[in-house]
Amino acid sequence: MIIQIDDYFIGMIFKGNQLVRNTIPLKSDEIFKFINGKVIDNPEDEYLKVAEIILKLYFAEIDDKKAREIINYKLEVPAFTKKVLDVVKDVEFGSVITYGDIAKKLNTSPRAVGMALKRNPLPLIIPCHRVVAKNSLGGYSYGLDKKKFVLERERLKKLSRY
DNA sequence: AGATTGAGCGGCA
DNA sequence: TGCCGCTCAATCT
Repeated sequence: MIIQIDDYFIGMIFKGNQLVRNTIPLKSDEIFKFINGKVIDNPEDEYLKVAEIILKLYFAEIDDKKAREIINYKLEVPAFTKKVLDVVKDVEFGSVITYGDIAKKLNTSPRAVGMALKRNPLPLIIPCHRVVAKNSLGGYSYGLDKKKFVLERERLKKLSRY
């Protein structure tokens, strides 16, 4: 399903009441490149609430750890991918880790880590945008501009806490 | 079952 | 700086 909030569209797939996949908030001309479904006019509160949290994550208005406590989600991925994403969950709001760091920790290669992140079904909720390359931003399925946007907002938010 | 493909990295000139 | 070789899970063919 796709839910619209203001001029952002958030794609979500639920199995029962559990979120198994989502997109980051996108404008109308972008969303259908990533998910096919129809925009729900009057979404049930349960679904709307999840979409609102994803929107807040995008604008760095909520901590992802808090979001994971609230959202009823299920991570359906292969074993290796799960190991990578479990490491990513521990990356603090406002900081970053490199592909190489994760690879070293799991005794694998940075390329393999990138592959796993590329298929993160729960972007923002599992903060794969905080994984960068050693000497650059690395990549991001939804476009590097989006990754840059979220990271910059998280960085500023963290600074303003002092 | 084998080949190809990356959201990477380190070394060497 | 720029290129080359290594890497390895996932995705083709």
